[in-house]
Amino acid sequence: MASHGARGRSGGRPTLEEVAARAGVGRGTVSRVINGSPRVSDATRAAVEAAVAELGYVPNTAARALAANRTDAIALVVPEPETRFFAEPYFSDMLKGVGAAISDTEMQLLLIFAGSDRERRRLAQYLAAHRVDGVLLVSVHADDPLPDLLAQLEIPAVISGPRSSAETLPSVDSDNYGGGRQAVEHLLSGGRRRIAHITGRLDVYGAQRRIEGYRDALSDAGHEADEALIEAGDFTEEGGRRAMAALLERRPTLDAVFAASDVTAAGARQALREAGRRIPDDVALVGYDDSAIARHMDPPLTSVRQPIEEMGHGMIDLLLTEIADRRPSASRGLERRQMVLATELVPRSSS
Amino acid sequence: MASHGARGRSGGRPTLEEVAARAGVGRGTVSRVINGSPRVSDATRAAVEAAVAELGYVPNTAARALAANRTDAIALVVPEPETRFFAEPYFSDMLKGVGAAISDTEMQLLLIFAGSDRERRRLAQYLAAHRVDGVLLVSVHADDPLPDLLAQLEIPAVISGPRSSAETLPSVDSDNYGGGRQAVEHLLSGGRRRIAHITGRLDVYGAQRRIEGYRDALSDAGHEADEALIEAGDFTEEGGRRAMAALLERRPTLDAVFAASDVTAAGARQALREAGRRIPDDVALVGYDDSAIARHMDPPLTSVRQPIEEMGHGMIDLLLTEIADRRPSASRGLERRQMVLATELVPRSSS
DNA sequence: AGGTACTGTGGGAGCGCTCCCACCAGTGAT
DNA sequence: ATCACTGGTGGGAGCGCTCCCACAGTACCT
Repeated sequence: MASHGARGRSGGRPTLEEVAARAGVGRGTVSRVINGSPRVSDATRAAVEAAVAELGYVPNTAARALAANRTDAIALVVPEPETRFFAEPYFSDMLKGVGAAISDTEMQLLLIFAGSDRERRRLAQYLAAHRVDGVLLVSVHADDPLPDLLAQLEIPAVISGPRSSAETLPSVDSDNYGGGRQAVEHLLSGGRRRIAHITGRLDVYGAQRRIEGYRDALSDAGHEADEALIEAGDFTEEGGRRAMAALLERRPTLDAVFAASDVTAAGARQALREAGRRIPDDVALVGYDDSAIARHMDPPLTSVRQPIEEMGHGMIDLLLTEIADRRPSASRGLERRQMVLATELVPRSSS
Repeated sequence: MASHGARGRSGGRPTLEEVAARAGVGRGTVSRVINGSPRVSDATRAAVEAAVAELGYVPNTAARALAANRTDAIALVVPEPETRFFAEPYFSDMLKGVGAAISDTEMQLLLIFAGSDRERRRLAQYLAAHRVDGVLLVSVHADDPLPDLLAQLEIPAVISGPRSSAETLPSVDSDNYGGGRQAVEHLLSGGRRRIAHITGRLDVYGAQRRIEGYRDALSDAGHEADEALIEAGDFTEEGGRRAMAALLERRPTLDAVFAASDVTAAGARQALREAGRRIPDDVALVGYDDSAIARHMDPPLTSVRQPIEEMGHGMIDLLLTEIADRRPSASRGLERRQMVLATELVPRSSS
């Protein structure tokens, strides 16, 4: 039975204790070195680091998690089926930003889909077990119970796209109001005067803000508001087509359209074609998101770009702050828990 | 200082011990119930389950991991940059299969990209810390050091697409040999006689197997081998174009082409067009993968489908077996550690 | 009556860390 | 010399589990 001695050198990973013995110091000191505490003399630190290298010591995460009551992991929760996640570049861009930001830290990122009821139950269980130190929430609907659950479990969370102007969670958003303004100002500067707007889903806060930007840009330029130039859409292609048709019926003389998303613009384009209007000659078209669709549309679509990757980065920053603030010590700073990033207009030939 | 009592009912999660007290049993018994041991009487089990429900007990994963030396997590390692992951449906299909299989278990799935050197170093650290019970490896190149690292750390792993016929790791693969045969047999049954093959990268085992399938199908049908009808490609579009051009030069009378991937077929199609050959009238074309490209090509491309989702499922099955086998107890069964799934020919108008 | 063999159960030991208190110099003020 | 401090250090206690040994109880042989 040779398998007896297996605990010795080979299989068993070295522990803090072994490193301490090797370096001729106490357990506490090794722990301090590992965790970068400044209260260690340079000589001791060097000795410990040498022992760590010789032994190939790697801290046991489970033991650390148990003793310190933290996991060093955060979850990116996507309340959508995986299919949508892969279909929409929004998510992959976001993941890219989040990934880049988190790779500067010791934290680990978990990707969790919560599209189906089953997955949501699993997630609830998962959160109840406190298996992450914090949560990143993307694409949350206004009536989602998830934020409440997180609050109740006292798990730090950051949301992308606040649910309302009274959002309680720390949030990162792009400047939807400014984006709306940019689109309209661009069209105005191109000589357009009868500018219509196809909105996004009205229960989405960002969509509301884009409408406000649209309105203010027009009135600031001295144009009287014409509510008949606004038609509700729902971010879908079909919704865009329908809204455009309605607008053409109601205000046949319109000379420009600002659509609340690129997909919506694609639908609008179709309706404009069917009505025999040329883009951009008869009607200029501006979308929102600067997605792949915008680049591949015929003609290529002018669009408002949101800095999604940077938003992902910002979410991590906010969340890490939030986590640090909740730990014992911490001045409990009530600073800026909202982050709003500027949008950018990307002009193409549709306007 | 009211924050004193915070340890009491509210903030602090209940522990095994508290559940035991509540149910009037010992700690060990509660543990047995939680872990589904059969050696508990029905009455006791019911009492414990009631206590668990009343207290809202959720096991502490860190403590369990520490005591039992397992994490209940497995990693899906993608040795590619995230960009490719999102671009290729192969990965999302795989993830879907893996996700479906794992949701039947208590295991957690981690998605880890290891495209850059930096990410690979992180991964090595991560594995050294034994933060997962097992690893799923997809799309591994022949000279990748990762499998060796895993072996050295004694971490169970399963690979998709063996690196050679002597693959040591448990593996899941589709029947590349059979797929090659299917393609050729389909073309033969369509009356084609001069069938060319554009291969994949020759250092990829699956590509070799497809060539063998191609050869055997031809010789079984009594056709003499013509090595000049085989041209090396590299799975890319440009490679396909180039190979097709070479084939047309060498064997202008060919009447069919079997390409080792849909992308390759797309390149071949281009070269055929340029040479004025009509598809399928002059030359029939068959691809491999049944990807979105195949469906959207003009004309739609006949292709060999690999059951990628099922492969993901199979990988989980193999890995869980592997993990179970390494635990104390376990009969250390040396059974089937390879899994080969059948391919399916999807006929479309290109042949 | 005394074995023998189970089933079900309680609880000690220990997993590898972090936290924190005690303690030991050394330093400068008194 | 005495009394603070302060930077540096060792090690006990304890995080919440699992594992396993010990033992009570019952049942079924000899």
